[in-house]
This record gives sequence, C-alpha cells and structure tokens, in this order.
Amino acid sequence: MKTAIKASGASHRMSAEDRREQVLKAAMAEFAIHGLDGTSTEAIAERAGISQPYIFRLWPNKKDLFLATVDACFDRFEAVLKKTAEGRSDAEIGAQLQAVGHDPSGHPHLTGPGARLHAMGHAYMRLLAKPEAPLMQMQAYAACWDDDVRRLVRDRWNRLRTLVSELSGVEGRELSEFFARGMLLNVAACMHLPATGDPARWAHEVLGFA
Amino acid sequence: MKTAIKASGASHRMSAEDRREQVLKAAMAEFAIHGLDGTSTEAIAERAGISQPYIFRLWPNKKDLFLATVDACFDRFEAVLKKTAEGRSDAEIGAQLQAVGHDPSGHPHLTGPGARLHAMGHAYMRLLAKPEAPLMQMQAYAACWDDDVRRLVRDRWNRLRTLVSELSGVEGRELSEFFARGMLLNVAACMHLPATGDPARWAHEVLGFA
DNA sequence: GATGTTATTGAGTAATCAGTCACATGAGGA
DNA sequence: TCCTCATGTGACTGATTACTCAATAACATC
Repeated sequence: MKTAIKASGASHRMSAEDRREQVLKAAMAEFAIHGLDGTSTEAIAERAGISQPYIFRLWPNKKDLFLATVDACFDRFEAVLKKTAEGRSDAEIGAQLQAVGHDPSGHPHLTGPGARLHAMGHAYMRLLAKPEAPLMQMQAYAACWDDDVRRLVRDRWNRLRTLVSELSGVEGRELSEFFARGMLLNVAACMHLPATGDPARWAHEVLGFA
Repeated sequence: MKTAIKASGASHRMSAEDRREQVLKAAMAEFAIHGLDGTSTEAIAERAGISQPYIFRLWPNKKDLFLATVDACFDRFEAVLKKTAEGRSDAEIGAQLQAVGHDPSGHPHLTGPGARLHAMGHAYMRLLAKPEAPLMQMQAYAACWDDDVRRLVRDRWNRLRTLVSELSGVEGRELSEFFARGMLLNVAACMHLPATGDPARWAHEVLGFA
C-alpha cells in the first residue's frame, strides 16, 4: 500500500554519505520546529523519503542525529562567513553598507576591519531569511541542558568567535557587540519581527539603526 | 496505594488560584528543559505534586499551559525591572556599576538614563543566574513557529521594550543595543559560559568589557 | 445535616514514540 | 553465475503520550 517516494528524496539507492546529507537536511527542518525532544524520527524519515528504521542505521540514536544536525548548522554558517570574507572588497558590498547606514560615530566603517565585520553581519542577516535558521539555533541553545549538546555548542561557538575575529581583525568588546547584535537578530527572526525578509528593514526596526 | 504527597506541593486542597501558581512554577522548570513539545504533562504534575488529569482542569490543553507559563515569565521579568527602576538611586547600585566598568566612551553613565539602564542590565544578569530563566526564554523563542506563541511573545516583547524605554529614558539605537547584549547574555547563560554565577565575570568574558 | 460547589483523583484510551531484528534488494567483483 | 557487502524496509515492542470521564472527598451556606 502507498507507493511512498516521498518529499525531496530521489528514492532509491544512493551512497550512505549522500543519504546522510539528505537526512541531515530533513532533520534540521524538523528539529528547528519541534526541538530535540519534540521531534519524531518518523517525521524526519518521512521528510527525507526513507524508512524510519534506516535512520538508526545511519546514526546510533536520536540525540547523535541532533548533534550532527547542530554541527552541520555551524559548518554552513562558517562557510558563509568565509565566503563573505573572501569577496569582501566587492563594490556591491560597499553599496550595501551605505544602504544600511551603520556608522553613526567615528568608526572607519567603509574600509578596514569594521567593513569586513559589517559585511559578515549582512551575510548573517541573509542567512536568517531561511525561517528554520534562527529556530534551529534556538533549539540548539535550548537543548544545552544536555551535557553533550552544551559541549558541542560551546566548542562551535568559540570556534566561530575566533574565526570571525581572524577574518575581520576585530577583537574584544567590538567583537562581542557583533555577536550581541546577531543574537538579537535571531530572536527577531524567530518572532517574524520583520514581516518582510528585507535585511535593511531588520537593521532599521530591530537594531534601531537610522 | 502509594500515598503520594510529592515534591514541593503541600498536598491537599488549596485554592485553584494558588494551585495554578504552583503548577506554573513546575511547568516553567519542565518546559525550560524539554520545551513545548518535549515536556510531558505527567512530569509537570509530578513536580507540582498533583495528579496529571488535574492539569487539564486548570488549563484546557498543554499549549495553553505553555502560553500561561511564558506570560508569567514576562510578568516576573517586568516586575524585576520596575523594582530596579524604583530603587535606582541606591548607593549599592552605583558601586556595582563601577565594578562592572561599563563606560569606556564618553557616555554619562553614573547618572541619568544610562545609569538606570545599566542598573536594569545588572538586575537582568542576576535574573539569569537561575538556570531555567535563559532556557525558558529560548524555548519561548523556539516555539514561535506556532502562531499563538509567536503572537504572545511579540506582544510581551514590545511591552518590554516600551517599558524599559519609559523606565530608563533611553530610546532608539542605544535601547536596541541594551536588548542585544541581553540576548547575548541569554545564550551565554544557556551554554554555562561562566561556570560561576558571578555577573561581573559574565560581563567580562561574554560582553568583552574591560 | 442537607444541599450545592469546588478541588482532586483512578482508571482508562487511542495514538505515538525510539529503537530492534530479521529479512529483502541491488550493484560489483570473481 | 554466484558471492559479498552495503543499502534499505516491514513488522514489531514496550513505553509513553495528551486527554477524557465518572466518581469522590473536602469545603461553604443555610
């Protein structure tokens, strides 16, 4: 009964590695909404287009799948930051900078470390446009009551901080304020504070920029 | 069989209003850890020292209980802010201000709006010392995929913003940066970034203050 | 002490859960 | 052709889930 071939899954017989990636994507969508405890492996399997027992062939248990999902999340995040840092001298980015208008006090924002950091902030906002991105982050933080989750999140968070510091050349308090703004954008995105996905409006309404 | 009398509950026959408050407290502890979907009403009931079916006499369903819990959370938060604003001229607060050391650039921080805002920030840090406080917030934001939750959280968030603005006299960008720092402290608290509960160290390590 | 209200529970139900196990299916090498 | 090994599933289990319902014990009021 019911010939399956569900959802996004091109159905049959792919390499385990590809399958893992596919399942991770499905897992992220489900975990982002229902969290570690609230997500059923059945729902993940259905979304990935495979049977539920097969998940336990790819990962030993649900928590390990959650950990892998969080890990992949940070991976994707780091990749975006690196790519942004590489293309940081593009004219396009300079234009976007001025559109958002983030330099009220005497920082040298259109060049140097501040500019790089600002470009990264902008890239982060674009990343938050996917609705599961901020939710998944919240779920990761919320799941920090579990020791293993907390260890992973702390490690990746520290890696992220040093990565941003190295890529931008910014340190200390200014760096912390960057992450602080990011966290505020997170909760704003969860709340759908900007009905539109336009990052410029986010900056205006949420961060209170002029 | 099994004479019960569980946990914190002085067992028998209290007014429905008191009982609701007691259950809300238990619900916050459980929801903070396992989230809306992951928390069982059984666990809440056991913690509150009542039978599980009675929860559904006090609230029509689990989600409404979650909403009430989030609401109570914001209530408590607002109360703390108001109390802090009332006692803002205490000498003790002035001392704490300098201990944290939040005035690197020329803001007039030891008096006026900045001082009031800073006192509130400090009160917030003390509030985060209870481990369920930041987790519960994350769970509330994460549960924003649900329309009703999102509506509630958005409303209370806006109320909070205007309340802080009125109490402190701060507006716009500076106000947003206050909330941004708060959100960063939230995730730091979830991650147990400061192993100690000492707010001064939080400020130093997480916010990057000198 | 009868009457009505309010707090509270035991016993259930249908559904869903994570995880197991035996088995099927296909591709590639010999 | 047969063998091997990785990919994949159907059927199952024991536990847990939110939620219902009928019943009762404690209170108040006259």
